Amino acid sequence: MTCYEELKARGLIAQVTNEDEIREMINAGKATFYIGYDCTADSLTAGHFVTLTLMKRLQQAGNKPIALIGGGTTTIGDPSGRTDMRKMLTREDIDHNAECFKRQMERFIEFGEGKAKMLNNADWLLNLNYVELLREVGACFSVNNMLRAECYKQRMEKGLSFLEFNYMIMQSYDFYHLFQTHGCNMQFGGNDQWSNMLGGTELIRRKLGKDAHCMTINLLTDSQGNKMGKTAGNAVWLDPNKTSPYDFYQYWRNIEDADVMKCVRWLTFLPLEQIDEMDQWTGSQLNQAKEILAWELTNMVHGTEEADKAQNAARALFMGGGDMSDVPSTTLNEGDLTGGSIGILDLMVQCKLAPSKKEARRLVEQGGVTVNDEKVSDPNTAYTADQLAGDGLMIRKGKKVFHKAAM
RNA sequence: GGAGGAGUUCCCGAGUGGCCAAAGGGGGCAGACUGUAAAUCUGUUGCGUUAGCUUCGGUGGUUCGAAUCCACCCUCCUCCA
Repeated sequence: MTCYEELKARGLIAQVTNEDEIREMINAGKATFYIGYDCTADSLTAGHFVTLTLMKRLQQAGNKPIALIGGGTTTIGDPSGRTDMRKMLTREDIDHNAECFKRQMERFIEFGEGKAKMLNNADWLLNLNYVELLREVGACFSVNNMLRAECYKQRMEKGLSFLEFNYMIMQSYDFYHLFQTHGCNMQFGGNDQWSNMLGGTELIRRKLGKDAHCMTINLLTDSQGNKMGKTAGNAVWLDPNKTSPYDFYQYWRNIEDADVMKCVRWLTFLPLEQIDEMDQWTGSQLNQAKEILAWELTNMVHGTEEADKAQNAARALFMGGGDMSDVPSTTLNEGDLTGGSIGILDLMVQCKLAPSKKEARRLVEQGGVTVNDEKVSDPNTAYTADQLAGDGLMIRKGKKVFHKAAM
């Protein structure tokens, strides 16, 4: 199966500028493509995952990826999919974030001579001269057309600053710049980027009279239509310090039935035949599919060792027995104890199982806390240093949040 | 530049002097049921063991008492230029 057919079979492709040409180009490994990443945080998230896998798939087919870090565009902020203006980040924040992205991507895609490149648009955008830019590319954009773009339409109600309005121009300029300097003939991105991306092809056509292409991929949404990769409004990060490999694994392990196979198809590199077979699974059998999904993704992001650990911990906790050594844990020290012991409420806050003592109290009172398999109902329960020694205590919050506390 | 309007807790949104830590909904968390799923039902949802403390864009003020009244400031929206 060719690369393009595979992308299609996995259901990844949303829109393309010219299907025939794109198919031919990427199947022949002749595309030099870029995907842009806004660096608004210091880690990539599960939401970026689809584009990372896409880059990998295309690279495997011989195409040359350019991962573009939006050091320059991030100073502006993309209004797409936003109803409010993004917080303005400082130059230092952005540089730091770009650095973090780079490290994470390097685990994923092969960079180097003749392989993938990583560029930062700060390198050309920040030195632009306003008047020159206006003369050079400003004439190529029709404000009338821009305002018709979906991403701006939504903002007409709430207000759109001139700063954000220019985002499309910057992104288009990126494509134009990369086309000329790196022979980049294609851009990929999330479907919400479609209008921004078309701006680039339009600019290249007008300025250079040449064709460039873009293709968007579907956004990863769950069966309710919500963007995936978030828990309680918090992103699922790829940085192990922000989202532990165990939590990352659990995120995918706990996915809804309706979404498992879609995720397997989109995100893993399992052969399509195997996926088609898994598609037949129903009911509780889907739990197996969830395990596979969780392991595969954790493996890709954090490596086999961490994936195995997470899986072992999960199995030990939820299926009984097994090795508890990989369960998430917190190590306390003398200073955490008061008078030789620590109360359950403080303990839970220490282990980050509750954001405040009040919340911890509530959990205990509602019967949501279990320590060493015994339900804790008294918020005054305290544990001594002896009890914390050795294997320590196994605290369970709710049904599926486990945490070990030891000294 | 002018005239109006708005800013409330995670989000939406009610609240126009004390009964307000603030209705209602969403979301979250927990309990029951299950398959570490969904749906459903129940409880809970600022911090603190209690006393109490901090919160309604910001800063001051009026008052025994302010989310609510006054002054100034900031931000956003709508209409006019």
